[in-house]
Amino acid sequence: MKSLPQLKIYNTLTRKKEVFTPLEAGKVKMYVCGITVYDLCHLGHARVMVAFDMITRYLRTRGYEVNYVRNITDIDDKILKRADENNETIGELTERMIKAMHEDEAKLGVLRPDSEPRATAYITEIINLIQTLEEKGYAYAASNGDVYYRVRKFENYGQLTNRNLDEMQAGSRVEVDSFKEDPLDFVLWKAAKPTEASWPSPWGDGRPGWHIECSAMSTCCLGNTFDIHGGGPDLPFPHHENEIAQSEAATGQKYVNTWMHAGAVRVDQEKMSKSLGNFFTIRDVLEKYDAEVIRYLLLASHYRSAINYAESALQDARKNLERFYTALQNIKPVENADLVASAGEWRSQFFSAMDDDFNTPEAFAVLFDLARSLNRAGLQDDQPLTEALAFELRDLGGIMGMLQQDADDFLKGKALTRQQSINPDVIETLIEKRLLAKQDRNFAEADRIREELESQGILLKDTKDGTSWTKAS
RNA sequence: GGCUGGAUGGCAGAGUGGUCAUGCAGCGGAUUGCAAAUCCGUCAACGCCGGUUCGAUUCCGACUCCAGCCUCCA
Repeated sequence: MKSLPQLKIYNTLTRKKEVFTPLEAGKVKMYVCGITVYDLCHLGHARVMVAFDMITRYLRTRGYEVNYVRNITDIDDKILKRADENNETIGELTERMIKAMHEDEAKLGVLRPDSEPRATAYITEIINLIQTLEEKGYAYAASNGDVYYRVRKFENYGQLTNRNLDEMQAGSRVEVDSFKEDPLDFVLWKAAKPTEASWPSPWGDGRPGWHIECSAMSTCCLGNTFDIHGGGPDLPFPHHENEIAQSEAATGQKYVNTWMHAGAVRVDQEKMSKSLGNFFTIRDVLEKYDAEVIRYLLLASHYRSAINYAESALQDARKNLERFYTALQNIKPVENADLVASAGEWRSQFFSAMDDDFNTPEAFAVLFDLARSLNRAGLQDDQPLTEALAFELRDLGGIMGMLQQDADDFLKGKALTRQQSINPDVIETLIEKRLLAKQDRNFAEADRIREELESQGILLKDTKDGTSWTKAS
């Protein structure tokens, strides 16, 4: 890519879109908060995974060398509890869930991050970080064995989410823990009960608090200061606020330049979340819809806006994708940039949409426009242009991790036919029978066969090249 | 109560100080033995009240409503 306009990214810290300038020209260091692996991933997790996958892909397309780090929290209270309930070790539980997460991601077309550090592999670094904080007076060991962060000592506390410490305290619903110096202090190291998994430390056996692991892993993997830190909508407070406090207190340097947060997935206007119990796992949805339909649904709205999950939204997403794949069906894509360039300006429009804080809905609008031109070229029997536009459509779609399937497979609903009893061979046989009927001008019989298949969800299309079929939506 | 976002046509969803978002759905036409797909055309919107402006859906202020965070949550 040669000199493009500037890439702008919305920064939660400044609440503005800003021109993105990495610390080191051409390189992007990005850390995203991953998940706590005690259960299957739901669509809220999928949103974050897909959003930052799209962002990484686009940054790379734009020529940046991206180092994408996303952690795995494999030790925490909920993991202990769940492992105990399941009567398995925490290692067994977390391995199982990590494997499931990787399978789900792969289906959604999410590329693996460059590294996925696990909290339990960074205990030494975490302890070192806490020691540094203790030496600088930002951490203290309490009489119960826990180590806490002294929030009031960090002057800029609250910068990310605009919090005022005194007002927070006034409205605080947090129970006052008598071991803390101040109710706002949060735990860095948690003393273990005798039977709990634990690691030795200068403060006794225990485990890391939630926030400290991200400070340790991000700075270990990317340096004291890095370009982008991302996560879900529920993380700015307290998690990211606490990360800033820990990291900047320890290093004395700015922690992160650009903070990015994905929007929520809602169900009936309420946030999808584990605590509300209104979540759908990625697996639930994959039972009924192709993974790319989910990916499209997630990318058809801007990554920062809330989206409402509903059956009808998935159906709409599938219809929209069908339009793309219908345009691509039975066409061999052939690269021909000159021919494409002489016909339209889709590529530059696509890039300017994406340059504007990754505006995928607008990018899709460009692709729909491209699809229309492709269909038009087909009507005019302009084969070279048709093939070139098909290539362009797939190529631009690929930047978002979309439109890479075989069109015929998608339209025949390969992911749906699992539940269908009808066999493709049977369909082909009926199509042949119908062809013979048509040749005899026995249209009544031809229509009967069409209707028979239609009642089983199969749609026939007669074209000049013969009859093909798709799965009705 | 504090702090963030948001309110766009039947639905979803971008965007803009003054002619087009886009997709689905609808309507009319082309095409088709029929149908589907496709193409052409078409309908239709900017929560409410003020202000700035020649002109505001877009900027500013008030209001109403919705959501998120303030407690583990992506």
